[in-house]
Amino acid sequence: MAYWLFKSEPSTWGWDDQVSKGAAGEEWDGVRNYQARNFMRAMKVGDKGFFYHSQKEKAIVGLVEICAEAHPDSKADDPRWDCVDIRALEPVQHPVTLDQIKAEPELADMVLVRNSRLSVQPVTEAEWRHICKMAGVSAD
DNA sequence: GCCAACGTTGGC
DNA sequence: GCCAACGTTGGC
Repeated sequence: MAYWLFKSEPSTWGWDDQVSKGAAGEEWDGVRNYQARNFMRAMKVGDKGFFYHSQKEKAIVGLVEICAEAHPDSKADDPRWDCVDIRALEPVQHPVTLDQIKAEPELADMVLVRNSRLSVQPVTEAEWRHICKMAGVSAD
């Protein structure tokens, strides 16, 4: 299984919006960046991800799961843009802030730290487990 | 609100 | 195919 991180501005699409879509999930639409799109194309149903709030909050707030593999973004007028569907699994016990992540030597190489602008990112299993521990949620 | 980093676009 | 100009993102 692979692990990922999805970043969103809560004012546009936040954790509560994601939760409101329930088990059916929702398209992660609006990505117009090749790197991010290519990561989504590599995702499999059942892969898990962190849901990160950018801007003011800057924290991982929940766990999500891929529930549909890459397909054309229904909101794009250009066929080159694909997206996956994700659904909320559970909120984290303790949000893990960007500051906390930066303070962990084991997490210094995270894409979130190295390239903060990329909105869809891969997460290694070691990073996943480390952050789950900090967040007070099961990594499995 | 500013600015650095980065990606994309379009003229040559 | 290069590169300058521009737009966007997100941390500060």
